[in-house]
Amino acid sequence: MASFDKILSEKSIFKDLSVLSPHYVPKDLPYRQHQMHEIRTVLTPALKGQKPRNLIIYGKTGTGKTCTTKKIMDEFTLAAASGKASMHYVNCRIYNSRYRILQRILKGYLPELEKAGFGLPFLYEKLVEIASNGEQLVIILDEIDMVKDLDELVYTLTRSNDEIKKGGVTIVGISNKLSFKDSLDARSKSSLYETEMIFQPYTAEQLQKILDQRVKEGFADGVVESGAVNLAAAITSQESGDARYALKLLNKAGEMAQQSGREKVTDDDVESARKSVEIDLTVETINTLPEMHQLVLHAIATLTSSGSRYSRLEGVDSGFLFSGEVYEQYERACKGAKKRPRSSRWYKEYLNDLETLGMIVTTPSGKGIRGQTTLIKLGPSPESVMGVLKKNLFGG
DNA sequence: CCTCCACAGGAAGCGCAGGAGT
DNA sequence: ACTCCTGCGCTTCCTGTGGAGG
Repeated sequence: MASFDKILSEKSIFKDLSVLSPHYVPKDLPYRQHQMHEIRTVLTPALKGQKPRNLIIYGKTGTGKTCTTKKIMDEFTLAAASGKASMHYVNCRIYNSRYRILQRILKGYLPELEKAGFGLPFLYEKLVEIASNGEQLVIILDEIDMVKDLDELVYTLTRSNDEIKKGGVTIVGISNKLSFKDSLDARSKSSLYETEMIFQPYTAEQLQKILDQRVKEGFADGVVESGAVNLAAAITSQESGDARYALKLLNKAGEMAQQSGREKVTDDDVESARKSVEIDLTVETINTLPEMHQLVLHAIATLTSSGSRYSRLEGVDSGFLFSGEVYEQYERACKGAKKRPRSSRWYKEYLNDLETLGMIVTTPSGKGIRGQTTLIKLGPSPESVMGVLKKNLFGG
């Protein structure tokens, strides 16, 4: 175990890695004080035994929605310690139906609910019973757009307020999709949207301040050059404003500097961290891709390296492939992997999925091409994609 | 102008697994 | 524990469409 000793004795660039993790909740959240105040204002009635208005919070990933509400929840729980109010956090990605969400909330009150077998009406009665003791329940539904029967859930929860005399049930919904509002029916929309809040993405300057703070806590003193922080903030704000991405960049840059035995984290490290994070991301998405998607991607990568059958056509960017030829190659790839190819109709859906995941770019064929088809281009380099795919599909 | 090409993408329906309700 | 229902992944069938070609 001499090697561990060696690693342990090395001077570390990091002071506290957990500070760089996406789940870390800092002591104070910069640039979210205003939002915190607003949420507090909305929820204060609950502490006085009155029912607050429902609230919905929007914002892209990494804008601090979850972090902010978690901080509020800490404050709330502290303030409500003696009173009759409680806050319940539910991650709807995991608890994604009316039944599961109710079960999850009531588990805190009735341990026997651990095992299933209770009907929905029973759970509902229990909820009403608890609230009727005069308790104000505030339910935070994180990633609320993941709930399958959201209309029913909203109806059930708001409806319960009619039957409760003293207490109340309040919904705080968190979503990163603006569009999910449209998928609600009019009744649940109006009850859910009593109050609406939007978290804007962080600007470059804000990200810089946030990173500065984390660097101070997470890295050893003075190892991160200010140019590196600036670059990480600039790259991130240009791409998404996602604070988590910025943190990942810095984390990776630190690892790279440490691995090559340097004592400073420079902007060069951030630059190579970005490339590495990008590759990680494509490898990760490919690995989580279902087999058929991978086979389609394999076909695209194969043709990208060998050249399109139509590449000699005039006025066509040679980097693009025809939907039809890709389908034929896909059928061949399936044969190679001893799988039955799916119909071309479904293959088109695969293409859509791959595009939303950013693995390919497609354009409708315009002038210069007979018929109407889709032109396909691979996002990452074919080599980087091929390596993972070969291992996944034909390797073992 | 008509026809053909090379598809796009909606509608209906099918078998299955797993979850809800009893 | 059992049945019924729903959602998912998929196929089949079909109509629509923009430009090339004659």
